[in-house]
Amino acid sequence: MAVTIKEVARRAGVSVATVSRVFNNSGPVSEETRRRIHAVAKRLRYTPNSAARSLITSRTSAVGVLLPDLYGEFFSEVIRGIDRTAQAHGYHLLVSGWHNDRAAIETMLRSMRGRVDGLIVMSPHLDARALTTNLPENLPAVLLNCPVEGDAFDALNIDNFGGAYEMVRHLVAHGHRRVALIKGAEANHDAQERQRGYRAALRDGGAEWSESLELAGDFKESSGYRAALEALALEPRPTAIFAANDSMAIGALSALRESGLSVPGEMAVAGFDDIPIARYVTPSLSSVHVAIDELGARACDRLIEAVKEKNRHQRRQEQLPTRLVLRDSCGCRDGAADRAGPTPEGPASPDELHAM
Amino acid sequence: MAVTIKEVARRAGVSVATVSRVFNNSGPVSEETRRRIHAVAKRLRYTPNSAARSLITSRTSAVGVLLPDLYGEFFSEVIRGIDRTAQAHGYHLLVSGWHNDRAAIETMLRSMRGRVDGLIVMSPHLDARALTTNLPENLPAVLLNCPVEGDAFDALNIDNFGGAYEMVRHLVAHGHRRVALIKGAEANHDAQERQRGYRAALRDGGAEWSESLELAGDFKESSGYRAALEALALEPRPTAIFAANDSMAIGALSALRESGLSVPGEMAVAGFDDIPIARYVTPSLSSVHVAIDELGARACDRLIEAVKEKNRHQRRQEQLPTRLVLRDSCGCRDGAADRAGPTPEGPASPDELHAM
DNA sequence: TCCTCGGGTGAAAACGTTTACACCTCGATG
DNA sequence: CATCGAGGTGTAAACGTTTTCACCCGAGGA
Repeated sequence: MAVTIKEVARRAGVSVATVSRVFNNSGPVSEETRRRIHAVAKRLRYTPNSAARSLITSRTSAVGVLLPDLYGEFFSEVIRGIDRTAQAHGYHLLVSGWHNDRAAIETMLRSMRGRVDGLIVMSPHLDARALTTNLPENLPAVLLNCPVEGDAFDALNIDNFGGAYEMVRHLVAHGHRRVALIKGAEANHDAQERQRGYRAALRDGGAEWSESLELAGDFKESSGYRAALEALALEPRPTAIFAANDSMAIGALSALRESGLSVPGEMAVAGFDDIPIARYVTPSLSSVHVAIDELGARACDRLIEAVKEKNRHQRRQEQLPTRLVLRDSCGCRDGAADRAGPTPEGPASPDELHAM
Repeated sequence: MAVTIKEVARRAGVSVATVSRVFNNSGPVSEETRRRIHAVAKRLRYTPNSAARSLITSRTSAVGVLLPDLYGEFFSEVIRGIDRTAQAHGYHLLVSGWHNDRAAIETMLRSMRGRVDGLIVMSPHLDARALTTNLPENLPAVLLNCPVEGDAFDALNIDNFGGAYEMVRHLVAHGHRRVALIKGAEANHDAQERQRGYRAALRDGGAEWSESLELAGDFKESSGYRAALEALALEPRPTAIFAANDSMAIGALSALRESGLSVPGEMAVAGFDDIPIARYVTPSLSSVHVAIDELGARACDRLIEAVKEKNRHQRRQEQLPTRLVLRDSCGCRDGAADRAGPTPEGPASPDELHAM
């Protein structure tokens, strides 16, 4: 058995109430007793039992994070951002991914009841309705990259539309009249918004559009590879490819290289997300930069605010802006700046070292 | 206030003990009452309060995961593996990264006391001593990629030595007499083991070794870029570069390309980890494959066993084998198989879709 | 002198469970 | 018929906190 507050109280010659007051510094305690209690607690290696604590206070100092999957750099960045601010506020992180269907999400949601003070949820499967019916009554929640209806929830989204629009406008402005799109996963909200931005940019730029220019994809490298081959078979052949994310763009680059096409000479390529590797592929990949960890950090900030303010908290939806990062693959720049090298731009790397 | 067990008991016309028995199916309950209780519980949306539960049972159904950082694909893969098996056993995941120094780790360790049933720890800073003095008495723990002394702890390690040895032996066998090493981060255990493997392979293969062939690196792309430039300046110039991880190898490829060197023609390159992107860079990267998610999964299995068996559990240390993956960058194969394409090999991708 | 006030403290209730123990009722066994 | 065992159930203690309330004591104001 671990040492309890009673034990500390006994040894310090005070009541448990006083010890409790010291540890939460609530209520007045004389400087003398405070010191004595601290000394005893340290000697005994006392740590308050968090279960007992959260039983009585009904707070857990933990936030739950529900993700559709834990695959790839995107998610590790999100979690990183969340963890950073959670830790700064003294909160723990209860992470869960890998729920393939709605039922699994609902189970998970319920099993988190009582374990967390709030929830950050990112899921393409999840609409607001599934949340309202499964959330323990008014548990604060922040939606990440979810299609959101009305203002029933706090929500944070990447400006998918704006980013895609900007990139495609850029391509069109540099003379590309036929720009193919490699679409993201079917039911995915981000994918849909990026497609919307693509179409709007073509229209506003006066470029050609046709159904056949929009190629199927699922956000993975292999689908980008396949789609690029399809693009090459189109008649007339497009002069640029905009992929809905970088992984697919990299798959596409790989296919183009094998087909002997020069990039950007015969085919311009651009992606979305600006993953770290983007600047190290050949040719370096133009992309739409998204501060993913920032997304996580803000979501967490928002959640903690909601937890602390509870009733006063005003729900709102917000969009995270994106930024165009032009490198070699779109052929629109001289290639002087932003070369891979000793001082890469992008989110600063942590000092901590790791093996990959 | 949420609905409690008392409420359920009252409405079902039984005592709380019976309800408890139903929910834990411990003890005998007639089929009739069982059904009635389930019905009432469902109608009331009752979920047991986990704080109260773990207060009395002193179990939490959660495992803690302490990582040096949450950066990059390596960690997302580890967590993925852990999460998969944790979920299969009904455990939650309390994740924490971003502790830069030993003091932070210790704080974090202590603050997890009472919140988790066991700990998975991966940290270059952490030696066994720091654990023993800060862990709540005999909380089960599994060490991941940590230097481990004696058999005081369960530990899981990648076969860094073996993987590096195999790759470098391969290079040497194909005629490379001068093979440069881009080292990993200074104090990192994986880095040291890979270096050891490199040296042993050179020695056993009868190839040349000198201090100057070992170039500084820190596992990040940018350091690989820098180190490759240094390698080019060596006299005589090496004909192959072995990087301690793929990120640095990719940085090196980028530097070589800019310097106008052909890979693998004038310089062979190989990495370690086999991250997904490795097969999509130009030229595709030969690497040492590590089933990272498997590493996480096994660690979690091991931990849960330790939690459940408690006293009977036998501590042991284990090494996860690696596998050579030869692609274009080392120039040792004809290039027919393992081309980037519609059916990439490597760990199967999940069905779940994501935006990056 | 009496009252008030506030800093410092303790006793005890409450939080929502699990579980040891006791009880009852049957049917079977002696 | 007495005894036993077992299935089914309830009572109440325990888990380790926080927090309300009350108490004590000394200083200051009337």
